[in-house]
Amino acid sequence: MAEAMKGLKRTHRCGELAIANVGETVTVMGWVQKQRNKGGIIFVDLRDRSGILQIIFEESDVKAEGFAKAEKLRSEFVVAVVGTVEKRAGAVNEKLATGEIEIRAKEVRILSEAETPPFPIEEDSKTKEELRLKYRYLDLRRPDLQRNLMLRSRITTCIRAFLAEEGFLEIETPILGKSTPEGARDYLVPSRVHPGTFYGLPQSPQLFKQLLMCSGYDRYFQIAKCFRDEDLRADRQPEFTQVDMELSFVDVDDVIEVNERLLQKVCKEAIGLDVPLPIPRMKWQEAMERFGSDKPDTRFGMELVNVSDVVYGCGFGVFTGALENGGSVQGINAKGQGEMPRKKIDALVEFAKGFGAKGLAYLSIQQDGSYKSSFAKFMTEVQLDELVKEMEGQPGDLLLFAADKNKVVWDVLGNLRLELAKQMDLIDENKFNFLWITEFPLLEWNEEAGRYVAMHHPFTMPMDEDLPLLDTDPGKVRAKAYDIVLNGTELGGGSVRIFQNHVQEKMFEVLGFEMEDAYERFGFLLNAFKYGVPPHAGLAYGLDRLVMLLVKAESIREVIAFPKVKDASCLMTDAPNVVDQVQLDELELALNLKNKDE
RNA sequence: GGCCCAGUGGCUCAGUUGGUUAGAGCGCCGCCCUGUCACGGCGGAGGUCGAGGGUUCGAGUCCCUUCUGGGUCGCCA
Repeated sequence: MAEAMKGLKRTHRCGELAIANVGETVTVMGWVQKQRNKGGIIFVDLRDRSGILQIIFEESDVKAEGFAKAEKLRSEFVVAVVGTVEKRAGAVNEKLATGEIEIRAKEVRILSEAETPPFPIEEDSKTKEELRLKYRYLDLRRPDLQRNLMLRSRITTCIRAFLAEEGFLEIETPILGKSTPEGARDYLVPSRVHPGTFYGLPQSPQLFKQLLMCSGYDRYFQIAKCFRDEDLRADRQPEFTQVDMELSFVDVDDVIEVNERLLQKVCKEAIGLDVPLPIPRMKWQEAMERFGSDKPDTRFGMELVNVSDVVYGCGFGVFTGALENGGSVQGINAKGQGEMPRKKIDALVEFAKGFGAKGLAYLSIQQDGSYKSSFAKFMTEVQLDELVKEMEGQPGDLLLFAADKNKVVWDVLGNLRLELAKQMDLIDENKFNFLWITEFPLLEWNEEAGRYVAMHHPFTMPMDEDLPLLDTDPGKVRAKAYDIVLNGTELGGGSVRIFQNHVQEKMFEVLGFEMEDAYERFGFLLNAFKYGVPPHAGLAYGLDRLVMLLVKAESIREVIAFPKVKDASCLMTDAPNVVDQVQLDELELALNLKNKDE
């Protein structure tokens, strides 16, 4: 039978007690982790979010009634214990933070009984995620998840304190907004008052924060929920949290400067990590050429080498063909992998094909200096020697080459580099390499659409010196855009925004927007610019990813209290779900389901 | 939408070339135990192998379909 808490007040959390409290009478409350009944003496490990504390029950202290209750205790019962803190008479438990002490119970109340949970509430759970998510409220009792969420809270608290100190205002923007179909799919919310119309949930507060700049709030931030109706990944959820900010009267360096100090403070406070400033910067072009990625993991080398010049005119059609089509031939050197069996190399070739490569050429350098290669017969001895020299190949190395359009070569080798680093165990997990990537291309050619699309978003400012290129060679225009990368993961990104309507209109023109259409969608922003707009810039972080990297979690789900699974449903609540016909009628919506039996 | 991996008692797993009553550890239940902390001792309950269909004398084991979860490509301005 559950008892009332009446008359009791918790004095400490379990983990807050220490040897200094010996002699005090305390009241602790929490969940029974474990009961060990030795007959005339009962030990109970009591757990709350601060840790575990041992309670000792003896009939001489808690009386027959209390001892009888202690005998009844099972895992996950919720109890209140009044007792005195004692130095342990028995052995100290080195594994427990509170291992030197215990509470000698004088009074115990069973506040709630519990059924046996469907899986053990323990650290490093081996239970299938499916089950853990179905019973997420139990999963969240586990110390690792509790630590993650407590750290997440500490991080947001730290961010708020820092930004407030720096003069930022926390302002909320609407969740119910206008659908902007460019880019990711929006979640739609039907309007009851305006049947047939829909709100779109925000993919980011982008336009609103720019309007706040127009309105003079000059430094804004928000810890904002954002939504994207796209497929999930280990680091992607349909709803996620951005730390979003925007600043007026600034340029690239100003945004980077304040954010470096923010990151430094968060890392120090969250995990005691010292981030030396300034954080290194790398231009997009350099990142692509050296690492094949706009979010390079710089914890290891194995950089790309462009060997186009070396193989120019050689007899290997795959190489020369790529060069004739305006592409390149590039390689990476997997040091010491020269002995890799053919089967494993074939697996790498398959891996490469997954990223659009038609194949992968390889050359392994034997210990005696001879070559084993998929393309040796097409090239002369001298050409091969030159290629190996260019790649700084030593006996025992494995050289891998991709030949295609630059974009494909970068993608293939960039990903191959990461895969090999994993296989070769090259990554030092204790390193935290922050890196700014700057000078992104403004536009990207989209084959399907047959037009340029914005790489970042259509409000990104071109670099001043590239402005004239908008008319002549839009693909070459660089943007005042920047990403912050940590260990090969994009943590956040932002840009200086266009604040002059003539530039914005030029941008829309290049993107192939009809001006009418642009005003239809973004008129409120363009109109706002007519009434006096400060130069402004901003940045947004993926908070979930930041926390995930700082706690070294494998998945974003480990730092989100109630995450969704791969198909964007919630195993605990069964959302999304069908609704009553009454609700549909009210919205004047009719379903038109295809391939459904119901 | 494509590809890959997994699905056996409450949990984690084992299950040989398809062959008699499907195993283990932990957990759970009962009894015992005054210093345990991966407590210990004795006893016990509990699964038809994700679902459906097929091959076979016989299927957890082979085939097909399907469901669930994970990873990944596409997608994510």
